[in-house]
Amino acid sequence: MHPTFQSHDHSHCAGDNLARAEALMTERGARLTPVRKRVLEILLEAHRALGAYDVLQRLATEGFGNQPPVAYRALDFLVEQGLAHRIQRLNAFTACMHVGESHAPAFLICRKCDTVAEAPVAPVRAALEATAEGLGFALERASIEAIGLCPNCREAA
Amino acid sequence: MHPTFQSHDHSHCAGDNLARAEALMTERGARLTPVRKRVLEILLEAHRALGAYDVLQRLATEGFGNQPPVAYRALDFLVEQGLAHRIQRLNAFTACMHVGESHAPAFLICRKCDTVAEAPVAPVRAALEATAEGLGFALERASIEAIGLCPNCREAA
DNA sequence: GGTAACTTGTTACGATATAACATGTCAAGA
DNA sequence: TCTTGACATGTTATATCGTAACAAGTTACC
Ligand SMILES: [Zn+2]
Ligand SMILES: [Zn+2]
Ligand SMILES: [Zn+2]
Ligand SMILES: [Zn+2]
Repeated sequence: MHPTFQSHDHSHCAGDNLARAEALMTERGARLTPVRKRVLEILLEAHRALGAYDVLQRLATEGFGNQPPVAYRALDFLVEQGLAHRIQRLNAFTACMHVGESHAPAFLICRKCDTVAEAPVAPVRAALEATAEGLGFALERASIEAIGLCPNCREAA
Repeated sequence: MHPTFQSHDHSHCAGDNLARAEALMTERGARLTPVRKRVLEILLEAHRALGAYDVLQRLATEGFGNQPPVAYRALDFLVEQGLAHRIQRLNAFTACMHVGESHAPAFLICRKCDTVAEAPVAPVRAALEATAEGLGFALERASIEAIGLCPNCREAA
């Protein structure tokens, strides 16, 4: 089973990812400022996708700005740096669970409990790349988002 | 090369798809009313993804309602019936080019000319299905959307 | 310390989407 | 034929998501 779907020490996995994110930012000379860091923490604590306005609301109660650009800028930064991903289907954002590793993920979204898992799908990507190339299409980026039931909700049903 | 990317008699390919759509609706006892049919035609004439408000604007100049629900309801109907697809990345809609055939498409979106091609990607789906099953996730639907350069724009660059 | 690049805050607005209710259409079945 | 219920459309109002533009503060570097 995918780790996201198992019960686990979440504060530990979040802290782990946060540490890796900070190291990576230092290495790149990019600045993980307080807002950005806090947004990343918020995402890491959630284990599901959060809308920009959800994030904003939490920021506002903590003394940061309370206008949309505050959230969107931090989120955009995290996405650019590969520390977070955007889930198109949900107009929402989720923390990357594989920081640093070169990865081309797919997202498995549970329609019951809203959990989002980041699954490594290198073979799927390869197949897509092959198809595109066969059609003369120069593939640059692709988003793969699946809807269904996570193992827990599946069992409950 | 994928047919979408070739120059072709577009009015013919549109008329063809429209005829198949009407036949399918009759067969199902679903009603392809004037608004719905017109929206489908608009999408078929475009060969690219159109936003709901783009569609709405054209409807309004033709004597249909000019409020958002008019467009959204027709578009939702077409998507439910498999006559159109929603492109998540673009918040836009495109006519299905393979009406009736059971198909699980991926969309190849040219970031230069905005053309959208519907590519059959059964192997890609199969790989994704296998991955999901391996993780205990019950996959129901998935959207696969690729960004890149179509053959024409690729050559021009 | 001066300066340029970057970051944050704020105002204002644009774009996308839906809830709720009124009205109109159509096809059975009484 | 007339009623009636299901479906479709029109309309108002509002919710949700996202960005342009500018002002003010901070940081890195010479
Ligand atoms: Zn990731
Ligand atoms: Zn679930
Ligand atoms: Zn299709
Ligand atoms: Zn192109």
